[in-house]
Amino acid sequence: MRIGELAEATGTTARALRHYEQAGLISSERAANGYRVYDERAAVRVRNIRFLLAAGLTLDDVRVFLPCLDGDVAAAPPSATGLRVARERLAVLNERITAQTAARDRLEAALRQKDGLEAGTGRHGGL
Amino acid sequence: MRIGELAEATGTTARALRHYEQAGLISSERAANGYRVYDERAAVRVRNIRFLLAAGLTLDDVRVFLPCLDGDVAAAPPSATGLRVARERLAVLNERITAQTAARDRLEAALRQKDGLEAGTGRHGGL
DNA sequence: GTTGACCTTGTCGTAGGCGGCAGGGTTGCA
DNA sequence: TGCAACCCTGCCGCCTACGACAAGGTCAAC
Repeated sequence: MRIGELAEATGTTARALRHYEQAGLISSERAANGYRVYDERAAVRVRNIRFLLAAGLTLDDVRVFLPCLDGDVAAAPPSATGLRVARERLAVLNERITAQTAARDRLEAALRQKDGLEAGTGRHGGL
Repeated sequence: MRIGELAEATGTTARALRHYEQAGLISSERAANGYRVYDERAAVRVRNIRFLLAAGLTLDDVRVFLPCLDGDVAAAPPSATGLRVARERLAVLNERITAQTAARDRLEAALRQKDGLEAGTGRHGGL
């Protein structure tokens, strides 16, 4: 299959697939005319990549999962390195969520105060 | 006061203050030698800006709060536009938090599965 | 006078995952 | 034969809030 077909089959774009290839995550044969040619395993690979990206990993992170990106990844357990990277990324995600939730709460509290007391009391509270 | 003093007084950096000025959020007089000179209100302004940024607003967002950045912002209620922008930003923050939490949960679930059953069952589950 | 701490403007870099364009070749079909 | 649809490489843009320079001027103290 060609890049457009693979893109459609995996719910992504040709541009993204070239990007993954440039990042060393997928590879392709070339037809005589220079077009990229993929086999069926490519679709599985790409879907696994998309899953990891959607789970909050970066392309760099995904790279350490390369050995187990073919076939059902659940069948071939990721390396110790893969697990470590995933856990680290999990920690980063939790950190981000915590920070953004704190920001959200601050903003919400400020808005709530505005909603509640229209007549200023002189007390601090932000916004 | 000069930029370095203002930076220290507000817990930020001279670079950031120049950035705020370039973004049209603060202004300054100039001394004969070209140095920026600020009055006391500047510190309040900057602190208010920092508060809004920490609450998840962007510099563009903060701009609509300009009319009420002087003095205790809680005393002068923000404009209707300001409130609208703040609410929109709140929605964006909530959206982001939701998405990242979902990603976090996916990753966590995948890791938990790996931890639980070392012998592959062949069932799907990611990673 | 010279060192060192401060200030100025201007510009590039960052992180991330592509989007979009330019400028070109290839293929299939009417 | 001519068009539309696909493909190629290469490179800039995006978005955010600055950090980190470079190359220079200014001022107070020693």
